[in-house]
Amino acid sequence: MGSVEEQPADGGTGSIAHRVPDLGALELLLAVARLGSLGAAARELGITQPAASSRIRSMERQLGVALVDRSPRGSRLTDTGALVTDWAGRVVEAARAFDAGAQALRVRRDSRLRVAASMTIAEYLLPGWLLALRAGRPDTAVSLLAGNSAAVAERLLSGEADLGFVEGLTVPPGLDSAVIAHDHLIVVVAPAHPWARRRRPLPAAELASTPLILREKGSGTRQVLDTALGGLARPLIELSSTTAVKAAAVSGAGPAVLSELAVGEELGLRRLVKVPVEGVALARDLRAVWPTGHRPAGPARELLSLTRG
Amino acid sequence: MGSVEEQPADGGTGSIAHRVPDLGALELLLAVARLGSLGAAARELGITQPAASSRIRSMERQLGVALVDRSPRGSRLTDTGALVTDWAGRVVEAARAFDAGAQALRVRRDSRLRVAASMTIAEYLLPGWLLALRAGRPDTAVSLLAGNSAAVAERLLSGEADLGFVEGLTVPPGLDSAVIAHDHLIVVVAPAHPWARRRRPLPAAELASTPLILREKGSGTRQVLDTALGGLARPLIELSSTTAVKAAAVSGAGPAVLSELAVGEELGLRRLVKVPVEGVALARDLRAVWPTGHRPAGPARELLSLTRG
DNA sequence: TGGGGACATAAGCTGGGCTTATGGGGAGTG
DNA sequence: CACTCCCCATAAGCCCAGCTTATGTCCCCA
Repeated sequence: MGSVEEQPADGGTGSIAHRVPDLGALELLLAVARLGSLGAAARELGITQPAASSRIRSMERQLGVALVDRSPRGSRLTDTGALVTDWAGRVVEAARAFDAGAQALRVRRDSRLRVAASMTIAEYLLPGWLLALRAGRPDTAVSLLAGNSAAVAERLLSGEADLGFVEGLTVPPGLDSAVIAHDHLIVVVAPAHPWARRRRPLPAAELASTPLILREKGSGTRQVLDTALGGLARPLIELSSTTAVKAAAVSGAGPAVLSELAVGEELGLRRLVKVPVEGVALARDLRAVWPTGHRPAGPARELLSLTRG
Repeated sequence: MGSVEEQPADGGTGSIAHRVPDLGALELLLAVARLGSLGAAARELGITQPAASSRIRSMERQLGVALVDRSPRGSRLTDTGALVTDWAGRVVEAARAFDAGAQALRVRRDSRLRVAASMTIAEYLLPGWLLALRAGRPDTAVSLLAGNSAAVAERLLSGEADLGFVEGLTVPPGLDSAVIAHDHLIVVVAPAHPWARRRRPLPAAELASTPLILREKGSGTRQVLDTALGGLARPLIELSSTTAVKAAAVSGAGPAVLSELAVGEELGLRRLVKVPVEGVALARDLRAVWPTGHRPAGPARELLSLTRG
């Protein structure tokens, strides 16, 4: 009926939200897969059976694929349904990590465990730890404050935080620490960039003289880079999140310097290529820290033990 | 104003969709981070500036956190905004993989590249490859058919598919192949399960005599396990997607046997524990396959080269 | 043959998100 | 100093997706 839909072509970029079912629908699909029935899934999510039925059906319409085989004694996934469900699982998993992190940002007062962490750790490692902690101790309210090493130290020493994580080269005075992981900053470019075809390591001087896509001044990553290059890093553009830096690098805007934790997936899929560099030390330790003498106990100890994964 | 909000407590499980902004909002946040302005982000997503403004604001209300600093010359992320944006990036990334896969399931006709793949590969590796392919060749329409090895072979030999991927122990007759990766099935249990504390490898006989959480009969994983155990695997329960099996194992229902590709994240976070097993061969190759003599060319060759990542 | 479990359909409500229209606050320019 | 441009915010109104309640159909089993 009506007029022909104007399909905006949408070549690759462009809003994905219209083509992917929303999180509620994906969650519902997972529940159906697990419980084997639309009605049971609906009960679990606190909606009615017709709501679940209609939601699954509209998801099938949107994707253009049959997802479940309905029968008078339950519903089972089709083959493609099983596939879609597994893909959905990864979206929902990422959303759970998001939720765990966001909840920690919100709950300021009366938290049982107050964590202060530097950016790289808060971005890439903490959400997973929070999920694991929640699995073991569902009632532990955690609050999270992200900042640079100095801010983390200050919170710990003033008693406003119970456990900290820093990624610098040095441990702030007054704190004990334990190394929990190692990190390297790496130079990455889009596959089309000339540096992607270099066979020889890039000299530090050339890195220092080339404009780079960077986080803004004050970020831990930026500080390590500036120190390593002798305060010389030249910004091509300064962006306000690691994700934005990655997006710019992938789009070919120029070389970027990022934690290898940040670009694992991009490297695996060849969306970014690592450029070897010589003559500059870009390694750093990731450490848990706490006020000297106050060994972590209770929930803090619990969290610390998760970081040995 | 109004009454006190009834907070449903919602301890850990329970629908996440109400606490996490929807994909459109997350995408908008990423655009704001990248472009530095609400209006520019709105234009990129094809909505109006007031819509973007209101959406970001309601996201801030939902999360209880300020995300962007607005000024008369643009908007920049706050510190916590940068953190949230990075977390959002991973959700959106998973959604893009979902979309790439779903699109391949849908476009049946006139696809330039028709792929047939077995489940494990379609679940865990293909979406990434499709994203990479789309980045390089945005106009290559790909169709995907998932099935067992026999079905993959049949499609290839009948000319209904250009390139296949199988995960069995043997290569179907009439096909050439190249090993692209190795996979191992592993036994996993929740950390609380007695097997999690075993020091000695589990004898194959004990594995065979213990009821397990399994994919249903006919799945490639199940076949490999049945063969390895001599047709003896006893199901505790049979579920219709890998995700459902993982969820059951994590919840402590019993031991599960899964590809290590499927449980990398769960192992890292200690949500599942690997149980060593002795006396049974659970390794298998992942292979690209094509009709004997018809070396992949064009888009198929392109895709094949991505699999060497 | 009656009951129960599971899914489908229909009708009506509500709210979130979009649009258009309008206003205010810096910054650069003659 | 006014003019203009580029931000962002607010207000009013529309529309559709998704929910609920009520009811129908199918199949299995006692």
